[in-house]
Amino acid sequence: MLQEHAEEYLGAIYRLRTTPDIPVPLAQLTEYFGYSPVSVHEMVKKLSAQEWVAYHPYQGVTLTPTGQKVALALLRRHRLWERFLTDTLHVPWEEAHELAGALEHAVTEEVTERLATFLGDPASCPHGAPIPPSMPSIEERCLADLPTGARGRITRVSQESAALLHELGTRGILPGALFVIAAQNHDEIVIELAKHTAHLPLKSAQMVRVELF
Amino acid sequence: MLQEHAEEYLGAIYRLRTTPDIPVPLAQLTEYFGYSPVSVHEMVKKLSAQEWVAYHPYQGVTLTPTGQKVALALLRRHRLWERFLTDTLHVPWEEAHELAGALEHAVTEEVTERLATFLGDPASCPHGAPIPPSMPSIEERCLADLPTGARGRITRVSQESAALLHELGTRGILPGALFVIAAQNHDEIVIELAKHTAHLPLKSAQMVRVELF
DNA sequence: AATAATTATAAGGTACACCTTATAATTAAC
DNA sequence: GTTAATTATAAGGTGTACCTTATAATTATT
Repeated sequence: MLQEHAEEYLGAIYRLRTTPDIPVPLAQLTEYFGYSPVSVHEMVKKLSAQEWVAYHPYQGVTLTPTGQKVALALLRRHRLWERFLTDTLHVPWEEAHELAGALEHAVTEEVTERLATFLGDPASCPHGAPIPPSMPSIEERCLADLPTGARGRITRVSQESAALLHELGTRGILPGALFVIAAQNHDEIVIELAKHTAHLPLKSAQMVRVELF
Repeated sequence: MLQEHAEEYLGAIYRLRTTPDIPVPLAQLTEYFGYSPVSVHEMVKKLSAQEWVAYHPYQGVTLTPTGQKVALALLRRHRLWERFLTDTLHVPWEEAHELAGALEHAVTEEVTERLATFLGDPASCPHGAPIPPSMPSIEERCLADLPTGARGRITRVSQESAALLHELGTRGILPGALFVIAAQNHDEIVIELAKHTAHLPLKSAQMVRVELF
């Protein structure tokens, strides 16, 4: 997808900017990446089309709120991996930055948060840079982790075992379905759907991703 | 590069084969990946050109020794990450496989070995599949056997006597350290490290493995 | 041996992120 | 205000890994 490279750009813009509202000139991005001005300009147009950056000709780019969120999430992943590499694996800290650059694209938000918990929610990376806080993404959450009363829409099922899909299907839990969490305990979750109420084992609910409203 | 996708193919061939010398039909790869027969054929030709597989028309592909090594290294990374995800981050084991699929391409051999050590050198993945042992890369050389001027990085110490580790540690000879061979004679080797120069008995140097640049 | 099914290969196409060269538009400097 | 420098954009090209359609070669079945 567009995602990985786009994220790198957003991260770079975030790092390069001094004040949120002062545009970062494309020349700085050109230098940062070592790409040609034309390539940078092309990419900026794509980012702009996605509304991740605002492009001000002859001035530069600023991050939109969405773009900033993506950049912060990337920085968070990067710096958590740096901590993991140095603290847990004892990788020399000079190497951690580069190695984290590869890992930061290889994990989901969920794994990132688990990693943060494992590391004890560190506040900064080995080089001292602050780790941005986790942002309960407007995006995807896990059905199993929602409080009673939460409402949203099923987005996807993270694993495609036939048995699981059948279990979910018979209960009407399909991508697109609207829901409200009616109740939950340690092994079951009760959710209200458009036309009925369904009981679902927590284990199955862990495979279901939702978008909250 | 070619690397990432190529590795996936080699890994798939390794998984799909029953006996090392019986070729895996391309049709099986087509089904495994869900790609078109033409795409698979194209990729197989590339792998064959690299001598990672031997292609037997109308029969299938077998792994060359090199190809098998790449496949085993990939499997090792994959299964170590699965263990990390389930054991350390408590990711549900159904999700571990898919997530490990992304992480396995994001780490170097060195980080992989550090991860293995951290995990306690597990023998199998959460699903019970055996984790292939680490294979000393062809690149790995012995610090004692290098000519003057050779430069590289310390990878590991092949014997873990406390005295040896202490001797090396005080001289800054630790995994990850970059070095240049400054001089050597029949009983001593002089190596330049990042910030200083160290003299090391040849006998100790024989226990140190390095990766050349 | 003839036909059916598989497998191989050729030809042409898509998307992505990069590239270079060249020209046009704008801003900055004198 | 004219020139110089920067920035934008157009046009065309690269490599990788995928795609479809269509035809050729081989193997399997009857």
